[in-house]
Amino acid sequence: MSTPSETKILKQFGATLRAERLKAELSQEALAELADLDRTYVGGVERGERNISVLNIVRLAKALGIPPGNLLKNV
Amino acid sequence: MSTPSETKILKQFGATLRAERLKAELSQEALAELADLDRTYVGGVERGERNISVLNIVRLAKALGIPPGNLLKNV
DNA sequence: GTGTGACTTCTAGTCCGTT
DNA sequence: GAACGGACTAGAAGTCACA
Repeated sequence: MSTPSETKILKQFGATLRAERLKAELSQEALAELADLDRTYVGGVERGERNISVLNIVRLAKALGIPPGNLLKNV
Repeated sequence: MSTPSETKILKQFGATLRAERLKAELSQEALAELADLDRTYVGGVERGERNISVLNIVRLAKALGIPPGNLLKNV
């Protein structure tokens, strides 16, 4: 949760999430609301500062209309 | 983390993990060691009792030699 | 070799705000 | 709109003894 390799994984996940969110033309705020999560939390995840859990990965994926596995594409 | 639909997701994830572990012909114990996790923790995830985080998903996937996204295939 | 309950520590996740 | 901070609560992480 703080080793360099873990940081890399979280950053990569966050980058993928951000890319998908932008592709869907949503603001962090809008995505957060769709996924029923806090806006500051979504921001933290995109910045690679949070170790998100499966249930929330699925929530975000559903809100984005993509398969959850896609968010792990580049990790 | 306790609604029926969430339970379903966790159980499905656990089932996929178990299937991949068996395909790799590993015991929970062996997989746990490869992933540097506790044996009882892995068991709990397979039974759908734990809402695992990304980092641990990646650890398990690496230990299994599969892309992390595969574990979310059926959720 | 696996399931289960119980437990502690640490962080996920929320809510308030400011830059 | 997004980054960032503080303070807080729910829950994940991690381990153990026993069946």
